Amino acid sequence: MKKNTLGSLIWLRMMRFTHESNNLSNEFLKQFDLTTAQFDVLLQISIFEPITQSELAKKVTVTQGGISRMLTRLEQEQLIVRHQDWKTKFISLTPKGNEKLNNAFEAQLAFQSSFFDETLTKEEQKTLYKLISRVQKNSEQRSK
Amino acid sequence: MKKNTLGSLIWLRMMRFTHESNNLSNEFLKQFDLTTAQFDVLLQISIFEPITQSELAKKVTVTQGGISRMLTRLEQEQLIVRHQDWKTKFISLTPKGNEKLNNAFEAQLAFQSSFFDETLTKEEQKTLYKLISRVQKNSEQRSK
DNA sequence: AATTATCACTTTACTACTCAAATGATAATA
DNA sequence: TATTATCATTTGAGTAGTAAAGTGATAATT
Repeated sequence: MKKNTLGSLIWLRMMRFTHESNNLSNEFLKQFDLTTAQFDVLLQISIFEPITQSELAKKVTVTQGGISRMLTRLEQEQLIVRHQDWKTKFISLTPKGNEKLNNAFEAQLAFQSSFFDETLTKEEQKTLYKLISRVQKNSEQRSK
Repeated sequence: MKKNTLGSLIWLRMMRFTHESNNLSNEFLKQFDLTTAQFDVLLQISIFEPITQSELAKKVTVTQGGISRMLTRLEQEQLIVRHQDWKTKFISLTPKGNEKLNNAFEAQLAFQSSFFDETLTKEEQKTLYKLISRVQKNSEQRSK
């Protein structure tokens, strides 16, 4: 019989949770005709616009190639614009993109929160946030 | 300016962490010629063998179609066997699969643990495990 | 002025997943 | 015995990601 470490048990739970909740979120966002990844991208753009593609790619942990395709799709649906300045493309939301994000925003945040609100007290959520933040910052460093 | 909820901040950190650490893990496991998903599948088989495909699919949160393809690849590399009994296929590790898993097991668990060992005390890890377990069990219920 | 370098972005080839329709082995029914 | 039903698994079509090679606009060098 193999012996687990505490860390490996945490890792497994987190992987399962993010996988499951990501699937549920994709299902939930269908009413807005968005995927979880698209929502994430639109939100980051709304916070940091105008933002370059490579900066955006880093924020949403996707490769350059990946963000290029995603933005092509979002541009086709007229949710964003790319304004080229020298060799850099600056991304902004269109009014249509802004409206779509605003429509989905509250519902999606309530949806995300529900996973924690249903199981943890406010104090426990604060603790969880502190711990996971430390862990995530470390893995972000290691990714470079 | 949009207002975040505590839950949405936790959600984002978790998504980022699992994405980043999954990428790092795939890189790490190249030395064993495995992906993170394959390691997970082999480990579940070793614990529950003989196990049917549909049970295995549930354990690793992948669809029936997905597990079918994964197992086809693992079978081609002779790491697993599928023994058909009536309409069900029971999956087991081959000696080769067992050996590959044993080779990778300790290293991979140490790798997974390192994300937490580098940032959290043992006590903090226990707390994190308790909290995330409650959250994950809830999302597992909701997935059904 | 022509060539070369730089660098953000795009594209190609590949992998791996999803959903849903098809397959195939057996059981139940007519 | 032929037909139909059942149900785990497979397959086809589509989507989304990766790594790495290609593109194109500008800057630097000769």
